[in-house]
Amino acid sequence: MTTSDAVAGTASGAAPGAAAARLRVTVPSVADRVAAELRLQLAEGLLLPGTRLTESAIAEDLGVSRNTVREAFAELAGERLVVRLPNRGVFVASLGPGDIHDVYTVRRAIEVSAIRAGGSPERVAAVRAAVEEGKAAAAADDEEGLGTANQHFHGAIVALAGSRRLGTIMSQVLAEMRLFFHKATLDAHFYRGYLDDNETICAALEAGETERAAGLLLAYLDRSEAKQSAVHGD
Amino acid sequence: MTTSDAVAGTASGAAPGAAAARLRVTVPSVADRVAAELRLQLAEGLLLPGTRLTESAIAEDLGVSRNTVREAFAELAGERLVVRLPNRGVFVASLGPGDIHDVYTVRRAIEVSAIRAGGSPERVAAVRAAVEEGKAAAAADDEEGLGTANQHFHGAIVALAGSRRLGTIMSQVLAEMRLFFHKATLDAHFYRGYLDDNETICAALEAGETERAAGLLLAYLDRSEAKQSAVHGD
DNA sequence: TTTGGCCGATTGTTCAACAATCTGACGATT
DNA sequence: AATCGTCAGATTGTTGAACAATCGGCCAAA
Repeated sequence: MTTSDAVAGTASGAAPGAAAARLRVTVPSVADRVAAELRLQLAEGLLLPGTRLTESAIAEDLGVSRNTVREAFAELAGERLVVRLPNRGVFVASLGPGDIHDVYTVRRAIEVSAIRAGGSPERVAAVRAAVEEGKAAAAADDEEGLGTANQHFHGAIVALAGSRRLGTIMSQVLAEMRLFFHKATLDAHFYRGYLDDNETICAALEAGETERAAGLLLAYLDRSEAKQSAVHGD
Repeated sequence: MTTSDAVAGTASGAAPGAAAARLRVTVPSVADRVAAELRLQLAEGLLLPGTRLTESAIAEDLGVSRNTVREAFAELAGERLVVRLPNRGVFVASLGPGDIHDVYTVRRAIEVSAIRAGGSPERVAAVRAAVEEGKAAAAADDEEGLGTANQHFHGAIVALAGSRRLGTIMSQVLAEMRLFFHKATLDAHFYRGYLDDNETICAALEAGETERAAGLLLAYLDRSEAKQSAVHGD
């Protein structure tokens, strides 16, 4: 039997690919949960860039098999959160100066394109909600909340396009950025300056001036990149 | 030992993530080769959407372990080429009408943004080369070559931005589209109409009129999406 | 026709083992 | 003292087998 003649009867029936995405009553796999746990530790800064992740250590630590950990690694490697060095192990991804520009190039492409789409009123409302969330966090001097609010804002921007794929790409990019933002977050007022930008962009969006909003967002991203590049040695 | 205290000495040294991307003298893993083989069969249309891929069958077929096949599946699932249904198996991804629009939304975001970057003369030359490749294929009545030339064209467009991440995203999207293009490719003149578009866009690009090129490309993508939606039942 | 339960097949996960490879240290040579 | 091999230890890459969990279909019963 060759690989190619394992044709299933489902080929002509209901497409399994699309169906699975809608109804999800399934329990996430163990490998998925391991990946989720690592993602969490990555986001919280418990695992710093460059840190080596030993299969056996994590396997024992989480009480799962080494093979399962390995599968979780494959998942995370696909999201660029982790880098596999053959025969050497997996390491928490570390972004160089070039990567910063690269990440912002992706963000410019996705976010600007999404904001041009305009979006339905309820999606614009989600953007507004993220802006208010940021203001509230600022009032409470919650730096952590300020950071997540900012990410919610940009997530809402991308959601304007209503594209599932664009959304997951953005999620991955944001996860990548969280990886080395812990250095920058030490500066207590890092996100403060972005509050006004977000407000202005949101206002333009609500006024229906999508093209102006796009321009503002683009300028914002350029400034943000410059700031990040300055913080990181380069 | 907790997961988080496995701090390696490499954290302060040369970043392993960036270093590995540059020097690649390593031999691809067996799992990677399995994934590559499957990717190939997917691209050639040997494995049609909806087809079920049985672990044991492929393992025996390629002479590798089931666990290795499983790892390859994880890789392909990350690229959306394959869908995992828990406890049911993995299936070749099948795109519904909604997915077509979604894919084109991603393409619009990425390609238009990339073409706006303008790009260095040599990168523009690569676009020109793809256009000529298409013309040559058309002259030889090579439908297959016409299709790949078209993909080279759009790959070259994205390459204008010079972003590694944007490039891989585009590669994945193109791979996804190849998955269900075999239906469309049956129409012998499917790509023919795109030749002129590519030429026009390339000319605008060479003339330095990036904004006009962007507009042309956008219109092209809209038309292409409409065509694809029409071909597929909707 | 519908419901319910059983059976075979496939996946999910673990475990143990071995080969291949890397790292670091030790010692020999120049 | 510095460079170079060699070697042992550790970790990854891969395999094969095993078992539980789950799914799909078949058949019987209501």
